[in-house]
Amino acid sequence: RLRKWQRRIRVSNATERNLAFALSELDRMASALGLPRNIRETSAVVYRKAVTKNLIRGRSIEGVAAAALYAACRQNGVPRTLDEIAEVSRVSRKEIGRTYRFISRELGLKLMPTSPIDYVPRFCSGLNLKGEVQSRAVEILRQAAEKELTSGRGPTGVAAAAIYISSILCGERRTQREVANVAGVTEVTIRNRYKELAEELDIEIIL
Amino acid sequence: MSKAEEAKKTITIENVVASTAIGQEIDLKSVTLALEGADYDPEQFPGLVYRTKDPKTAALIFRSGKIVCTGAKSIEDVDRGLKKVFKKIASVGIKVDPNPEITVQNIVASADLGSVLNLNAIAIGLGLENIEYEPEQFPGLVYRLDSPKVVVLLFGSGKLVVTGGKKPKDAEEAVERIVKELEGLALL
DNA sequence: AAGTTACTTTGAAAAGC
DNA sequence: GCTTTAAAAAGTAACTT
Repeated sequence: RLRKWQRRIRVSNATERNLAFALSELDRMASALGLPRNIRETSAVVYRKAVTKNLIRGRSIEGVAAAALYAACRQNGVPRTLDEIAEVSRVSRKEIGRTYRFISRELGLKLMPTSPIDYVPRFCSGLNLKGEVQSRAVEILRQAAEKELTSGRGPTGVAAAAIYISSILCGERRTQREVANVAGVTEVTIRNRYKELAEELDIEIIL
Repeated sequence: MSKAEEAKKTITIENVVASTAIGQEIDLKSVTLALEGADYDPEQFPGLVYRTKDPKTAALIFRSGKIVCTGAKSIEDVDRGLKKVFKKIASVGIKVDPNPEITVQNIVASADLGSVLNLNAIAIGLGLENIEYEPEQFPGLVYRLDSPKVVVLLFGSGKLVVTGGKKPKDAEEAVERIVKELEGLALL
């Protein structure tokens, strides 16, 4: 009987220790990414739910924590790419993506794929572009969505292309290289996407 | 002609995976030395890889005598390819079951729905809890069907991949169901 | 800038770690 | 879970020319 109690206490301790570790891990990653408190809280909620549903079994605490943070960013409309999460995590991008898909399904998060529009504010500020450039980029992306120019394309690449075009239209031109670096895509991708957008949306670009 | 039938006509079997057994243990070391073009690295993988050129297939031969055949474009090619593998093994002095049972384990097929798709709308239409669509990670939308029990990958181009089926008819039924569901949602 | 190669996803079997 | 095989879809990436 005494052993039973000791075992329970031991399990409880282990559970709490793991939770404490996970929460500190979430905080560490969130700090490294400069994420606000509400996202840390959201990620903690997602992580606790995962624990409650025993989704940690067979998975690393860090993997689930990284996936929870990735999910939290998306839930709050301020997505980080898997690459960005992976940079501050000890887990690979591949495992974070896999774990995210798993907990997303198990917890019924039902998140729509990330919209390119959600990346505009962050990418624009990274390029020191003003609000006018942002709203113009958003408008381009709205039209792009209507004309089916986003199906299957990476959200960051489409957002980068829209910002590239917008920066030129607003007379605050940024090079493809600058936009590519901020968005984390290659110049080739920006080129492919912006040509497609310009063509289909009848936007004249004078370089 | 209905869109479902049009789409069915575009179905192409791209790969067939099948398993069988010769009913005899095999010394992979000696078979490797006797067969030209045989790849065997037990440290990396327990199976010996043997490729046939016509039909183009790859056979994984195991110590237990079990064999996996992949790469065939049809069930007939699986049989033809395995016949050649059996002859090769027999030519090395190993007894081969004259009537090995061959089981198709998976069929991968591609098809074309004929028009572009709005994957975002399809994701909502089919229900976010029933699909997986993460364009950041992969351009295709993943849709799992219960009957036939297959997985369908839908692309923005209207092309699709059906995998997980055990017979050609599984792919046909899957395409028919997809077309009808999308038509029902007015997304095709 | 064009070309090539390669990696992402899905499914299944084999024997063994 | 991983390892190996094959093949398609379309996007993205990393090299070479």
